[in-house]
Amino acid sequence: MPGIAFPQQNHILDALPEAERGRLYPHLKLVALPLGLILYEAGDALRHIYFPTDSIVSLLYVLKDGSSAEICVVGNDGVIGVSLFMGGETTTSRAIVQSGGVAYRLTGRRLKQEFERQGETMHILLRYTQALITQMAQTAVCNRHHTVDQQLCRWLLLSLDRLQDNKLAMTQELIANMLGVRREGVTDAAGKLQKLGVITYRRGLITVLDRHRLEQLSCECYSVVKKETDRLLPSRLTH
Amino acid sequence: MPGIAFPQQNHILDALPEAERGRLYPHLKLVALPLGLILYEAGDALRHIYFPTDSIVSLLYVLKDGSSAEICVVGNDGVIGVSLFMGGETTTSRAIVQSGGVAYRLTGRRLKQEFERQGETMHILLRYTQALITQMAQTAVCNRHHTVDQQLCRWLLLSLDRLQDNKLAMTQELIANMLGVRREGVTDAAGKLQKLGVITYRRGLITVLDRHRLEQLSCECYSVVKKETDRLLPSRLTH
DNA sequence: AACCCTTTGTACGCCAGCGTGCATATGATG
DNA sequence: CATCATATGCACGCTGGCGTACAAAGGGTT
Repeated sequence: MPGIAFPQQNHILDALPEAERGRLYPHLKLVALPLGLILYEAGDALRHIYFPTDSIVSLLYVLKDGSSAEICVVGNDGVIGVSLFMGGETTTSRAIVQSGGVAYRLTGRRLKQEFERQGETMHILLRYTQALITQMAQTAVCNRHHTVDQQLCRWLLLSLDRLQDNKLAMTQELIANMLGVRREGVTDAAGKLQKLGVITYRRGLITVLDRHRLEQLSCECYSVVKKETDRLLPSRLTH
Repeated sequence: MPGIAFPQQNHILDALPEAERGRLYPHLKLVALPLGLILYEAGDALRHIYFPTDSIVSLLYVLKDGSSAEICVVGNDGVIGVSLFMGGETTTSRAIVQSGGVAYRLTGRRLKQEFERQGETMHILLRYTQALITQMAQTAVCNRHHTVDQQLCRWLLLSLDRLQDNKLAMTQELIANMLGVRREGVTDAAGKLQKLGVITYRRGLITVLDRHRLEQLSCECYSVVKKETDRLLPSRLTH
């Protein structure tokens, strides 16, 4: 990966104890995840597990009529492919790169080997999966009860937390697909936020100006998930 | 539990290999789960894990403003309290009995002991958790895209699958809480189904007359989850 | 500089579901 | 059998989001 001097590390990998990390690291391969890449399609047998560093991957469910909805978001806080160690080998959702970058990749076989040793790696992966479950549950509730305006705020915050700066390179069309709403709905909501001075944007690039305000305008769903995730996986980086 | 001669068994318990079942069975306690009982509140530390036989338990998320939404349903197909072995000890949702009956109960300590042996029990529990994840993901999508009419059908089917007969003892108010909609919305939807001859009901008792039709009227979410669950946990009972 | 595809803006009518308020029916209880 | 809490039915207007159609930028390419 030329040009990337210090890819932000992955929290799960960072949390592994010395010995287990030593066993895994030689087999990690840094791979590029360009925007829009589909890591796996619904029903595909998973071959690898991915640990994003500066990339963001969404789990997206696509209905038969083509409409879609995001189930959860994974960045440097997590792992793509939990069904490998959960035992399913497959999911009903698609994993698609929402923000380009890189990730560490491991073959399913190696991952399972380490998982079966039943060390700290297993427990960390399971706790992360629990955090993922929390996020999915909250997404279900959020979809039921909150407005597009609120959900956009929440979604921006989720992305922001997984990026290095305050700029998101994504079109409103893409966001609409993730939220499972019309593009026009996102345009309206984004317009309001811009008028309020919370964000500013132009053609595929959103800049967050006032993160604090964004949190106020978001529904409770964002902070609930964040708190629970921090509880389950206290980061060693943020002390 | 007097008066209950043959409680339908629990599929997870049934799927355990001889030896592991032998270790667990002496510690299982049959407990009554009356309608409305809260097994644990959001944030409570879980003390037991429950294996329902003829009861149904819902995981319900309650927002700060009091509105709620069901995250998933558990009956004789599953287990209440996965966060015990996932490592969280807690969830952000409430576990509430949606249909009264009985369940086998095990202390968290015993369950974890068995889980840590890393035998078939662990793998079955993890695969079940994967099925639960699928159900939650589908709930999120369903909440986003489908009508109350469709969701009621789906919900009735989910309940039906976990009961012995075709009668559901539940008020429209209760169903509304689960779906996260107004009671009137459920009244309308149920009225339509009754007019179509698919169900019939009176004061807290719904009888399903035409299950096949119910499946046709439901959104795809029901069958997607059912197929995936069957794949992950092929039942030994239905061969 | 001209071109053109993509992204964003705006405006319509439409409908599902909401909030509210109240009427009716049902069935358990005394 | 009369009572009464609970369950269900129904009718308002309101609004958020949808589907559709089209206009106006942006910005990369030639």
